[in-house]
Amino acid sequence: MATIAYQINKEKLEKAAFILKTVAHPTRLAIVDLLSQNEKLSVNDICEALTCEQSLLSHHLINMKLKGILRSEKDGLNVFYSLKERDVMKLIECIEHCDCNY
Amino acid sequence: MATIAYQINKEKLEKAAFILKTVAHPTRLAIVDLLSQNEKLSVNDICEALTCEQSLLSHHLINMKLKGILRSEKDGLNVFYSLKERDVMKLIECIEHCDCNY
DNA sequence: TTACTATATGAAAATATATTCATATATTTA
DNA sequence: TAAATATATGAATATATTTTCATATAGTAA
Repeated sequence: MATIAYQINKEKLEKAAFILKTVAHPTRLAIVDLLSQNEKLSVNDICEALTCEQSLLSHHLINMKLKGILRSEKDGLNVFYSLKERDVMKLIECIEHCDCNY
Repeated sequence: MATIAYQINKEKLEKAAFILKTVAHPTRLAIVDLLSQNEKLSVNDICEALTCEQSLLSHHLINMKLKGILRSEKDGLNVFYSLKERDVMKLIECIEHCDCNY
């Protein structure tokens, strides 16, 4: 049996898995979704929209920012988050058209 | 402050996160990638192509099959896996065009 | 039937991720 | 300056995922 050439490079795959992982969580996916419909939102806006505990949400947001998916800007007491990487939305679209078991 | 309407339904998001999670792993992503280039491959083919331990690979494959991403068919001693859900490949494309930090 | 090969299984251990909670920081307003 | 509000931080805990290892199963060939 011929050896299968393994083409895509490891680095790329790891990057991809990394980004996918960041987004592969219902709350974080919901955040992406919300921000795809709203230019920017404060932590509190998101908190209310998703009924997610403040501190937990903060952890998620900071994590996503760290990973390059969101950006944030401070305005007075509020911090507004927005999608830095709008392409991430496409993931949701892909998935929606997908017809897996689940 | 107006409440943000939260549109996409929870169920859909959970499904999406679920599928993303399945694929959000370098080895599993590599499997999808391999199978997008080869109609079907035996466990052993994949094992060699990815230099992944047999039992670990088996766990991954069965997991992906369970989640509706792969299918398998037995032929003698071999089990051949193939992509059941070809749309999953699009995820990789999305990610490749994405320009995040990582 | 024995030996061999390919794959699967299951439990244990290792590792990673998510959640909670108490508290800190920064900004605004009274 | 004191109180109130919005957000962040960090450590502890809970939970989930991945990996390993030893072994089982099933098919093939001698």
